[in-house]
Amino acid sequence: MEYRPGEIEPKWRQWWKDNKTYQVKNNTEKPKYYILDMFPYPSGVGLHVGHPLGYIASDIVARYKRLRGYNVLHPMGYDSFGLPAEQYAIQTGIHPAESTKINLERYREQLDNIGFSFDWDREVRTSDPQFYKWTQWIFMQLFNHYYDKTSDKALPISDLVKHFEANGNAGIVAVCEEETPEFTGSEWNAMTEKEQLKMLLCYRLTFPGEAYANWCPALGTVLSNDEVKDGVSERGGHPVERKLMLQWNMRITAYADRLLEGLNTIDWPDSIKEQQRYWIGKSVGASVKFEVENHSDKKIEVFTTRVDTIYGVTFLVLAPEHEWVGALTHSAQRIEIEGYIKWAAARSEIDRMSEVKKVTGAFTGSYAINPFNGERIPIWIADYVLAGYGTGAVMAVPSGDQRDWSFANHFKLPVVPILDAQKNLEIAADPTKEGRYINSGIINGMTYTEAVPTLTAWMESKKIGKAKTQFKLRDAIFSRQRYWGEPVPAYWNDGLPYLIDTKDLPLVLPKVDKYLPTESGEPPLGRASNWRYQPAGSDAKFEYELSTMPGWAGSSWYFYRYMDPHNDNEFCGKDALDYWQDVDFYIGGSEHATGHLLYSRFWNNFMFDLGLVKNREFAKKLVNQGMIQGRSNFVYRAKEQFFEEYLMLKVLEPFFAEVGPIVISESDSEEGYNYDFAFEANNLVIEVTSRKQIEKIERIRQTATADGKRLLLLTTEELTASINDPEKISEKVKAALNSREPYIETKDQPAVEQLFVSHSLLYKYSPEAFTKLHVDVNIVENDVLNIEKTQTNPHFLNANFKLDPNGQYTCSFEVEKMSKTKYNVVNPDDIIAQYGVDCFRMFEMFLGPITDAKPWNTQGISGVSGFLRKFWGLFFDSKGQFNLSDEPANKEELKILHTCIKRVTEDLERMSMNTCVSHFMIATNELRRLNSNNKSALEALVIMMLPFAPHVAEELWGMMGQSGSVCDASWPILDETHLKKDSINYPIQINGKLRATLELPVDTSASDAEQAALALEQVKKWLEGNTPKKVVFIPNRMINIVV
RNA sequence: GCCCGGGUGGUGGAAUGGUAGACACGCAGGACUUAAAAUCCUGUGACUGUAGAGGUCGUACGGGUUCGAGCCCCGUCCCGGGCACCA
Repeated sequence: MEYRPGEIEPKWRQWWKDNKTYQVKNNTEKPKYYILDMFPYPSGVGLHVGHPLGYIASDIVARYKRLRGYNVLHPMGYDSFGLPAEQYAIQTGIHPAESTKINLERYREQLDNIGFSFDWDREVRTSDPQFYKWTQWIFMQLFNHYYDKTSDKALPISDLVKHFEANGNAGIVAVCEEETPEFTGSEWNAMTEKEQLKMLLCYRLTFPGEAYANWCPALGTVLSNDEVKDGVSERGGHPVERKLMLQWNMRITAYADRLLEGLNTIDWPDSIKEQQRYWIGKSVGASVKFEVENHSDKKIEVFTTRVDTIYGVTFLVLAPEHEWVGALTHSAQRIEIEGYIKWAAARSEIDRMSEVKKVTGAFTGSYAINPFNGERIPIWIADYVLAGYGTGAVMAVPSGDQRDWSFANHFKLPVVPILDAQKNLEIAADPTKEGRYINSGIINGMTYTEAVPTLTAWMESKKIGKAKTQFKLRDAIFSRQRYWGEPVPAYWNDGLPYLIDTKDLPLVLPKVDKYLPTESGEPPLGRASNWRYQPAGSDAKFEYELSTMPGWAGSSWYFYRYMDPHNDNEFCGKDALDYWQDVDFYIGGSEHATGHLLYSRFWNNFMFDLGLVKNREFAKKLVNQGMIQGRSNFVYRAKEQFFEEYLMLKVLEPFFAEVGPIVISESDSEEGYNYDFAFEANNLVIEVTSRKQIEKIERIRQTATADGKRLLLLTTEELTASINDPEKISEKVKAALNSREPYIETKDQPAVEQLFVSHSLLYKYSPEAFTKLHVDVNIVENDVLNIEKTQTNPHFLNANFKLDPNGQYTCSFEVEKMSKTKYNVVNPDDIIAQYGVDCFRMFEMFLGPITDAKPWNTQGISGVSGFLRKFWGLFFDSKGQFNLSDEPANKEELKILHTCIKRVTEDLERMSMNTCVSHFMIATNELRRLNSNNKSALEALVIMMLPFAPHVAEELWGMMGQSGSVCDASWPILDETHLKKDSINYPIQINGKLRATLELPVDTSASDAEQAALALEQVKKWLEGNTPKKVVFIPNRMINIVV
């Protein structure tokens, strides 16, 4: 019987569904194992081959652990709130819940096709009110708690109030706003209720506050740092600016130390831990206060990690945004300072990044006094000092810090050496801590380790400074001016926020007429009618908070919901939590290093403080699966033959007829000559990444328009605007078509050398041009373009043509991230249809180590496909009849089997799936060679194959007469005795180089082995009659003779 | 610039400090076939060679430790990912 995956695979999926094979119970005597995938955001494009990589790996581990006797929790769900659905809603008016549901069903269908062992009864969706009810509930807990530094945990606000009533805020060490004033118990009691509530906001773990935010005017929302890339929004590429706004914040900084320490307790990749450590950015140092001449009310506080350099301070630098800049500016300097501030504010993030080396700044005219030596030092402003870090002011030590040195050098400020070991200060700063201090008052002659405590003690006694630890980590902004997110369960009364009653959870997203900000600039929820809260026992209604929660809210705790997904009374029941505890193994992409993976740890720590969860860390072990990259194929051509025009026209041709206007946007990033293609609305958008392209485009345009066709060029800004307002674009198109004078931007630039056009795109839209192209292709070296294959599926082409000296067409490829706009996305459905799911699963694993990034390449899939057929063939005789021998397995069979058991087991434990596949191949090839059809051996192999190829395993299991699912079988037990060899083939090395091999019985003694080795002809030849200096003998391994 | 990974045949990749290149793809030759596909067998790091013997070289490059290094240490180059003036 032939192996027909197309028949057996759907059959078993249905069987699993009917028999609830993957249903997981919370109450069992078995040990638990919780293996979790990062849940996907269900985007409109569906799964590509990169998605399942991690899911397949986790599914293999889940199935393996189950065979090992664990009760395995392996759930899946959806991170279903998010910006793309909202953008789609803005464009189409379709409710995000609707489009999300459609996407989600597509995902589910694709996931089902891959044969995962998910318990779908436990599915969660963050946008489901029954889920976000608990996201809101956790938010309320954060609001109702503060962070107590003494016990180092979160405590109820009510405890804090009691303390305030008795003692004010003296004697309480809590994490709070920097400017929180001190007050006594009676002062507290004398405050109005409103004043008290306002004061409490300084302590709550989530609170509304003014903060600089990444405001994106085009999207009408605030973005998190990870959503901003190079000064533009990650999605859409819209400009982003820094803006002071009233936002909900999460006091994640309270947990900075614990988040840092916790990293030492978890088995996560070092790169992730490093990124988190850097992000938290703990630096230990001191803060020092500098008095300002003629401003007795102002003391400039600076933070430094090198307090030992205090005598080398020759000026202070404030951030241009520092609040005292205005007051400290002398009238003579006012024009210059104001000019500088204006200039600095106008600098975009990109400017700042690209001009790091440029020294800029301005002198305020004021002077500060160095508290250690009383010296008068000028106060400058410069934008290398960041307003958001530390105090927004630094003490500049040009001899020890390169930035300070450059600044001093540029503005001719003095450089004072402070250590005798400092060298070449006329060329650069020397940050050394070696040597002994000079010019340094009380620490003269001391070393670094002596100086620091001396200085700290001195300044603490004089109350001019103190030891301080500073974190880079900022409080996390939690508000989004968007529709498609969790509503914040709070309302406003007289400028103060109040929580709604727990009984009123979930606070369900209201309907709105449009998913855009209101006319007055309020978030979309401002459009909802009667979006007001009536507290119990109140006649009045109050306006709800209008912002929604960010994407990371739901994902910060979802792993607990899987444990008890249908619980209406708790986010997760106590019994379920007691049993499942935490995630044993978490698999997902490393791109979440400082986002999801940090916020989740923060929430988890908080929930741990409240006794809501069992462990400080939510995931014991984390593995990052590598990205599967796409392969984009390109066609090149030398410039002088005007190939580009030909190609472009061929590509564009169909569109002139079909879609009307063609939009070409221009962005002047770096070099590179890509035309990127994408569809926006109904237009073909060609993004030109170099100004040099404009001329080319213009020539094409002229050719095109001569034929009565139209082409329109737009700048990036216009394109951006068009996405938000489709009306605008059509106006522009109309105008351009009427005038027949499209907007063109040109520059005197040399013509491009070559041009890349996506290969597959060309095929897709102009098969004719594609065919033409390959007729005279000159094929070089081994990689041959298989035109047959290519024509059936342009994605699978394997072209690697070298540039031909005769100017022939040449092809090449680049490996890049899979993305829709690059036309290099490979959908798993096609492969599954051709080879079957089991083959797809095994092939993805066979591609290489799970953690490596690798380009998707179907070369080699035939090897896995062939292996599965061979494996299947082991169960059938030459007549095609299912035929197994019931004899006990012989020695050779046992050796093959147990070698396989040993290797696969070991490799599974270390997540080396690719080598597991090759072990199966070896076992299969060897059994075939023996013509073995031993039932007991094959039964064990079927069990081991289950995690990798579940359908074929179930089918063969059934054919072997077993009832029930092979999922409930037990992993074969390794018996090392079958691996024992009688003899060892020793490598004989001379001076570490292999010269011969020698077969010797196992456990041959050192002297016998030595004797036998020295007797070999090959060895004698190398010895040339000399006695060896030394013989190294490693039992059962090797012999090395040193001559 | 800083921090983390990595660099092995034509390709994807194997290799607790112990016979480098497992397994697979590709390629070449052969069997079967009217033919093709499929399948099976053999070969396949480079150079050299008396050619199924033997030898030399070989894991980015230069050093080192070791009886022995792809693996450990020092330096250099290149590629991938992350961060952005953090005082």
